[in-house]
Amino acid sequence: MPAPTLKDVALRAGVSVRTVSNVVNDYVYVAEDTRARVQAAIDELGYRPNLLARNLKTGRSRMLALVVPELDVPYFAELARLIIHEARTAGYTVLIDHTDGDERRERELVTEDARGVNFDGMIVSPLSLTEEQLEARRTTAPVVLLGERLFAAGVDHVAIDNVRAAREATTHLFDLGRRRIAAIGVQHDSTGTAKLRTIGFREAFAEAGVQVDEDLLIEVTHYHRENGAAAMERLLDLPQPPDAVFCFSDLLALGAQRVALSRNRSVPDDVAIIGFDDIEDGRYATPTLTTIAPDKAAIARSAVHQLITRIESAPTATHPAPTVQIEAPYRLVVRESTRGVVTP
Amino acid sequence: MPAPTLKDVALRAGVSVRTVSNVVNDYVYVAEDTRARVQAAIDELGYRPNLLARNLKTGRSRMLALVVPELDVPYFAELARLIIHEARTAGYTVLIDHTDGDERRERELVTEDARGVNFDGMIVSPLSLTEEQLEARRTTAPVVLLGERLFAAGVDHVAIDNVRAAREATTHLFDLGRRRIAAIGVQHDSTGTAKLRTIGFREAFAEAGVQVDEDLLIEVTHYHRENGAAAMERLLDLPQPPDAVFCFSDLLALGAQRVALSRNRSVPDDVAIIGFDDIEDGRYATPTLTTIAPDKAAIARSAVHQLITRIESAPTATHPAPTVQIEAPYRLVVRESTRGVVTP
DNA sequence: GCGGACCCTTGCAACGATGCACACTAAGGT
DNA sequence: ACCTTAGTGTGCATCGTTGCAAGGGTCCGC
Repeated sequence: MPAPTLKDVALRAGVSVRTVSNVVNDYVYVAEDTRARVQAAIDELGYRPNLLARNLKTGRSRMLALVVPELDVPYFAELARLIIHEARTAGYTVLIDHTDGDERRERELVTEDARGVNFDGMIVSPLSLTEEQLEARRTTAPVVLLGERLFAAGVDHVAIDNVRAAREATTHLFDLGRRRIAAIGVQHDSTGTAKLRTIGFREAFAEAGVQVDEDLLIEVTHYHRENGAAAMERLLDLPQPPDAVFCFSDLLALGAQRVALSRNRSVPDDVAIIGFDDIEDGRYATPTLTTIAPDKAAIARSAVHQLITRIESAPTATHPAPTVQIEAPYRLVVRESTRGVVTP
Repeated sequence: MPAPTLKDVALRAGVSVRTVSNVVNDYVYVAEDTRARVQAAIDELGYRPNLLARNLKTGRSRMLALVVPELDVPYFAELARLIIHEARTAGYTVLIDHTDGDERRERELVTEDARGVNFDGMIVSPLSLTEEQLEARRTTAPVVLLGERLFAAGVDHVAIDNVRAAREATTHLFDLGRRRIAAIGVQHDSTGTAKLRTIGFREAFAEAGVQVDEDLLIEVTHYHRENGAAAMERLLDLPQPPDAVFCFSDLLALGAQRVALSRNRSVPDDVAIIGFDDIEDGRYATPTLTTIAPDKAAIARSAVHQLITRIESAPTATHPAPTVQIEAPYRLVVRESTRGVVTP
């Protein structure tokens, strides 16, 4: 038995299809008793509007796409949760896709219409998109990018100040008296956060008047635990291992820490570790992980709101509003992996 | 400028709308040159089919809904990733919603049509659904449930054998020579996995001929790190603390382990810990976490395939096919938190 | 008593695509 | 010569909903 339609309800309530539609949409000019009669018919039949039809008519689907490299990376999972929450509050549904860290797939998802699914807008946390690729996209649904880019394409961004945050993280290590400070997470061909964090890292060295030892900059392909672990192996194998490591993600840090501990280095006594992202794992690791904590809720909120603003203003905007760069706050959260265990 | 439609393409190629549609859908009987001409027009205009319209006509959206309690719980994030992957392979898109552990919200999502969004089927990892609630649902899109239930409602399930897995986990602890074995994760009002795992836990005691000390069964509201931490605090405060703990999730285990370590108990020497889920965190924790590893890929694959089978057979099935219970494999993975560090 | 304002309800067309049935041509079979 | 079959293209109706504009009714003021 097919789902009841407006027509079925209309028949039962003895009114026109249009009137039922008016009731469903809370149109003002419907007499009280008509409304009641229609509502009764709706309830009896268990009518629910067919959104496919409604969307077709209105041209909007109230769906947002979220594209992340990997959903099971805690930072993205936490962010996805917050974004879904924000979107729901605003009456939107989120459709998630992940690129598996595959740049080709990322390009496809963004330039094609995500395999043809309809959505009104897109939030993208990019790996390696170039300016041109985004330009190509802008003809269709609006996009909000998470994370700063080095270029200033005509696309809205939401991000923390990565350079400043990275500088602060590194300075924190200098403040602890460390001098041989390594960085795990450098990516030379990156145009995104990796590059920005590397810049901040170097700035801190400049400020401290210390020369960067290029051997201590470890490049990685991914920001996973295993890459952090491998990087730390390399660092500990050096004739002069570092006394502190700034990892560009908490996962890298957790992998690095695991290796340090299993090679009987004390964290933070032998080597202090600071991460980036403030994922929950870090708060329960042993030792707990010092980190840069971006305000994820603020990022989610800004991204969703900015996107919805674009979506809902799009029809009227003959000249599109200027693109915006939204800066989200962050905090340095000091925990045991740099401070050590504080015994009361 | 609105997106081009079939009509625009038809006009440009000098054929009928219908013919363009035939080209788009790879209909066999289209002459080569017509096809080429139409294709050219499609390319020039950048035509993409409007899926809203297509879906309305065909009545299917090729979208699956995935409902999980919390997306940022690693187990669910890992599962979601695999499910998205499987669905994509089969040509479906996944729409994720989470209930925030709220039972009322879970009920709403499942019995209502997930806030009215269209999808062809639903995969649900339930917290506390009852049989009646699911019955109420079955009139609409098909559902596949993740995790066994104690009742055998007319809904397809995919799960591992939780009782057997829990028994095996507990037996592993007995095999290590432990006798005061605690369990973290009991939920008395649960009809789901918590109950099943408790049963398996008790079975292992029966097999070992050991009396269960009810004080060592710790009830929790959620399966999070913080609940595991709180539970371990309670256990360590007992006059006779346990020498092993079976945690019903890896997150509980990680929280518990954190507390044990920070209270200077050695894991596993003073207290062995085993978890459940095999999330990646456990593989990088210190010590690494022994756990029950459900075959998540198999779960995702079975769930998606079963759901799609239902969806695609639904129209022809006057008598629906009998509901199935799919059992996914699992493994006991022994790591440092029970075995200790193996020095080569 | 009539124009106008205000309520309430409705029919028709349209959103963009596909299902269906049919028209037409050309070739092949009897 | 006629019928069938395969190959190719088309028109119309339809999916379920909403935009639009107009139709009627009531009530008011003058």
